Amino acid sequence: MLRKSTDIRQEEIKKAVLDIIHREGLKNVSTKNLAKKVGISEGTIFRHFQSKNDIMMGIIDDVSTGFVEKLRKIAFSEKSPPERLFDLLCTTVTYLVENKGITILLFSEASYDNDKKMLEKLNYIFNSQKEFAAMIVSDGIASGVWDKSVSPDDVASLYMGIPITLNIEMILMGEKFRYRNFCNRMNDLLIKLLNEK
Amino acid sequence: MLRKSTDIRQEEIKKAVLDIIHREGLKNVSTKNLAKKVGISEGTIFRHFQSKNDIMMGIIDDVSTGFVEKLRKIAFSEKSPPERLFDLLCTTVTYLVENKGITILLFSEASYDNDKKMLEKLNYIFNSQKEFAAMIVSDGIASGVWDKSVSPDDVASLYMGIPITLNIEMILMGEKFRYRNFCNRMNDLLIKLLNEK
DNA sequence: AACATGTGTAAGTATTTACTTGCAAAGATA
DNA sequence: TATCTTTGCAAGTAAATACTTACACATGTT
Repeated sequence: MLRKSTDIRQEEIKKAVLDIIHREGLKNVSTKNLAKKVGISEGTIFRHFQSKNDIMMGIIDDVSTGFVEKLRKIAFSEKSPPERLFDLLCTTVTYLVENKGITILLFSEASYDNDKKMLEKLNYIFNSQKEFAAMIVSDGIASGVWDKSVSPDDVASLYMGIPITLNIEMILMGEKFRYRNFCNRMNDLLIKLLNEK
Repeated sequence: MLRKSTDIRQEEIKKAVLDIIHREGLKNVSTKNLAKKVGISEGTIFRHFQSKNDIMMGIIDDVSTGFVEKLRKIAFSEKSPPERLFDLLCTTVTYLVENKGITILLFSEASYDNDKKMLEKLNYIFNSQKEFAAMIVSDGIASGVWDKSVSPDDVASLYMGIPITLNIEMILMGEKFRYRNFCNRMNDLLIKLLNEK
């Protein structure tokens, strides 16, 4: 009987959730399957989490504190707007590719239930990214490097499509999807769009 | 005891699925809830469909034969590439706004289960749109109206982000999302990107 | 009228789900 | 050593799920 602290078990359980989502689909994230993957009994899960929903919330909170804060630092860094936009995009793409389960979770959880708390958290994650992009574009226009006739909000909408499309392609195509230079290629398009004619 | 033909009941049931998804979330699409919404008994559902999965498949097939074929006509029409691109985008946006349940279904179903048949159908719907966009861009470049230095495939990837972002925003923001001129604004960005410097 | 067929329901089924309970024992603290 | 807290498990629970069965009756055809 191997005993581990709640902190460690919580991490193991959250990791198992993402693993199951990525390999077997969200449908198979049951407490029974989860326990099997971690190598503990089903009851033990409820020793470390109050409910299954709490596990999901925990994962989403991890995204907020980890991923979103990382992007925030990039958005507010001292680099030039083009550099910041590139960093923002590539960091996002890398994160999504390396955390495939999370992307599906964020996606589906929003539409699976109509849970208000969950939607708020997801909204925060989504809108933070969008605001970061809009801010960088605004800065670029203000500093004179980019065309002032484009709307930062519209570009931010278009920008958000990039990571989301990546998500969908990863879900649909699985391993076949080619990530190589994906962020570079998309960044080139954005830059062309932002430059003056 | 009101009796209706299988054809009609199937439509009613499929419509109820989308309605439930939009209002209560995918989680609440149970055969029990479905029967209640349609106003029939649970058993009657299985008189008209072999399984719940068949209902979902039916809806997705409807999207393929209806929506995708409509887009195909636009993509292969005699209009100019800029007109075709605009039509493609706006038709898609309109469809998504008017069929909110479908967008969530397409999204989540892909990640909910790992059903191969389902993934193939979703892949078809996704890739058709992407190919239509890539083709129109190619035509535009070939005919000299657009910059030949951009990659049609990359633009198609970026293009696909537009309807998908719209999806997400509709899920997250609900009624608050402003669709007004959304396709025009996005189209303007694409055109700016495609024009020569 | 007789019959076949199509549409309906009520009341089941087995299975799965998230979660609980009672108790054992490991590890820390005294 | 004795005690307390934490972590574990086996065996439950009630509720929900997709789906079935047996039978009723409406409708169209002969």
